[in-house]
Amino acid sequence: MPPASVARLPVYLRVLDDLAASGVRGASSAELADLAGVGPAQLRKDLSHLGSHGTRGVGYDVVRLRDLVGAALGVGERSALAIVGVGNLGRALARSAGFASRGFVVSALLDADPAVVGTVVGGVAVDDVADLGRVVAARGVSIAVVATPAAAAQGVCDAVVAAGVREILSFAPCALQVPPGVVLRSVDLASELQILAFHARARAARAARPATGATGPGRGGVPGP
Amino acid sequence: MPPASVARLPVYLRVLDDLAASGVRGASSAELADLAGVGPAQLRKDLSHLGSHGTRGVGYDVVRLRDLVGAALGVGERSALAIVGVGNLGRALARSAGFASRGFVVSALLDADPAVVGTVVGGVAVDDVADLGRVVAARGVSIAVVATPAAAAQGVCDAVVAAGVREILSFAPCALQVPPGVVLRSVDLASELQILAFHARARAARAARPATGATGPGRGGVPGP
DNA sequence: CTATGTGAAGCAGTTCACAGCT
DNA sequence: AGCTGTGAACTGCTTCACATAG
Repeated sequence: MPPASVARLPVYLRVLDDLAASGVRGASSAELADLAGVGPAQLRKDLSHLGSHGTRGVGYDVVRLRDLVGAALGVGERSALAIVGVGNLGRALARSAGFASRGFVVSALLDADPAVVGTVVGGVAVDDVADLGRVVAARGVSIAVVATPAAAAQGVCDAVVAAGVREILSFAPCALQVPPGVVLRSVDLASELQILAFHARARAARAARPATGATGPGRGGVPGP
Repeated sequence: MPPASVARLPVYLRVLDDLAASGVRGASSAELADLAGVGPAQLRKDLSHLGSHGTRGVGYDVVRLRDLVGAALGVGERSALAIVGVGNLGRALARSAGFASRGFVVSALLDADPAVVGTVVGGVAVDDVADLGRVVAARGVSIAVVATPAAAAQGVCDAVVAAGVREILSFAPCALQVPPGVVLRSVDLASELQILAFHARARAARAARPATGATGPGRGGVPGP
């Protein structure tokens, strides 16, 4: 399955969950695509990677499709998370309600600061990052969230990989190296803002020099990543 | 400039900043690309969109290039941010140190909860979201960060657009509609975890049925978005 | 000789358009 | 008739390979 399609499955799942909760039984690709913010053809192709589960001439069974997409994403298998780095962001993630509702359980919090180790955040005690291997093994952690400063991120990353974790989500503002077979996703909040700032600057430049080719302002918003 | 190239500029900027801080004067595309986690040809092509600023046979002047990329991203023009939604995530963002160091100033915090309005977070007082238009105009906000629950996000989004904001970063777990000309970027933390869960599931399935074609595990980590 | 800048080739993802099923 | 599932066309990003400049 193409990575781009995988990245859209969570969006479809949310749309399907909402519809199912509203009691809607069936929906066409056009309706679903509209709610998901993509094109109907793209939604159909994405779903086709999971097999043929629509009914021609009718559409999709919302509940059936939700269960299918949910199964592909491992919903219902309650993944154990370890959050490494209990700073502002780590704390917010630990307390975030959105995770539990999607099948993720914050099972471990780790930090290097002795002042933080031993405190309880969101009902979970903070352990010393030195015990990372033991904690990860004991609690069956399958996904690690790296929320440390950049300087510590690569070391933490190596440690969680050594502990057997194969999926990592990093918020550290730096490029991380992982061995083959480990899946790493990075989210950098400052970079997101800088990308927006680039567009703000481009718009300002455009406004200062109003006419170059077309007269009107460039059309179309920029869609998500 | 292609959106994919724009999205990498912040990475290059960080690498260049680090090198400049370390006193490094010059660097080749290969060295920079290595630090940035991309290929050398890609880095050269990305930079070429900003003009020819390297020296053939030598490489790039680190400080000069940093200033160039920084200028493209509007560093030094201190963008004013408004964070709408002062929950766990909004609070963490408001207190985050990484923004100020990159030229972003949290100039406004807004929330709908009367218990939160009037409190001070990270040195900034929380205003009522009903005053959004006034606050945005008075403080020259250029970028809005939406950190509200999904149900409130579209309304907030419409309000900030009506207030004249043209760049929005959303953390709400839903698709948002913006008019043409407004740049929207969305980051959904739960989706990121579900994408990782998908890979964890795929790996588990692979392990259960060890041989299909090649024997070894699939190579290569999955790079960032 | 070294390393950039860039057309050309290659590849992945998206969109189109229609065959096929209900 | 209506809508899915999918090969085919298309678009845009990445990688290659080399002419070019120092």
